[in-house]
Amino acid sequence: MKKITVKKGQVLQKKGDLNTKIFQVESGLLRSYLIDKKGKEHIYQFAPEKHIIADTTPNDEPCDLFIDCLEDSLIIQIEKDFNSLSKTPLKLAKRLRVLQKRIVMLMSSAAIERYEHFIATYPSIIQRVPQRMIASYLGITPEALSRVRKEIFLRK
Amino acid sequence: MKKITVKKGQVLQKKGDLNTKIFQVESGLLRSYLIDKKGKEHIYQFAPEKHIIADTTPNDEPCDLFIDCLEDSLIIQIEKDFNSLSKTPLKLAKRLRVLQKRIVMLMSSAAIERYEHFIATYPSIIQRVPQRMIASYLGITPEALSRVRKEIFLRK
DNA sequence: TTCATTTCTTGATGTACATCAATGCACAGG
DNA sequence: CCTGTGCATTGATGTACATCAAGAAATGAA
Repeated sequence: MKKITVKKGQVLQKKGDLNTKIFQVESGLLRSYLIDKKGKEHIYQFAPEKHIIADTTPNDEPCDLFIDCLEDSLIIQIEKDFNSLSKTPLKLAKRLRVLQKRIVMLMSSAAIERYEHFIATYPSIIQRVPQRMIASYLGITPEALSRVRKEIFLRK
Repeated sequence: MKKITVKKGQVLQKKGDLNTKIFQVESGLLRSYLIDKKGKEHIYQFAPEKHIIADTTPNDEPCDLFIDCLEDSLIIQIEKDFNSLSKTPLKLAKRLRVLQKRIVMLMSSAAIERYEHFIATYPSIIQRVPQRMIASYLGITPEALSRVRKEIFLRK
């Protein structure tokens, strides 16, 4: 476990890496994402200050996600043995809740509702990343997000 | 923490319940699911023997999911305080991995790939539940699953 | 067994969102 | 200042999957 500073754009983990770490963000903003077989990028998680971000693949298997840095950041790097993990059960419980909500939204809600839930849940992220990244997180294209935003605007 | 036997069809948890438990399945089969605003059911998780199933909403908030019993089952009911939770960090770690994979699939894969991943991961579930439940878990309609299966069959 | 109920399949049609292509805009570097 | 480069928007079209409706097959109860 050590503190490191990382610059915007820096890559902390690539798909296929072994022995990946857990990152706790002190300041700044990280993201994890995947690239599907068509080459399309899908953002899996944003991690602003106080949040943790990791690929949950076990240490001896190649991981699925890329992790990189959207703003200059200060982060704490934690070993991914599940003893140290279990020292932060509250953080884990929170992570589980977020994932449950995410799956529920992906399964049962239209793009517009996913977007509205996102801005309600992460209002600060909106100002900090381009819309195409929000779209990627929501599982839609930038074009679709643009139309969703237009519709919300017109409704007022 | 106590053992209970439950009959097929019995409901263990309803949306909105407070103080929900964690269930560990000794034998049988449980599921959790949600109902969206159109009244449509979406299966969130199957839990066969050895698996755990729960809504991760904290104890003092109304939960999102229904949990019921697809086969006569023997289950252990565990209090959802996160001290006892942290005693099973390996199970939690596994749960996190499953959820990550689930989100990755929902975001980046077509119905046919999600189905193929499902049968590879849970071959035994296929024989034990009707296809409409598999469809619901995959986030598609029974009609769509039927066509996916037909396409896989024709490819051989 | 028979009958009722649920499940699966198939076809016709609808729709949310993707893709493709063009235009406008902002900002950074020369 | 101009000029590129990435981002957002808009329109036209395509497509994966949903919905609706009907029939066939499986399941279960009496």
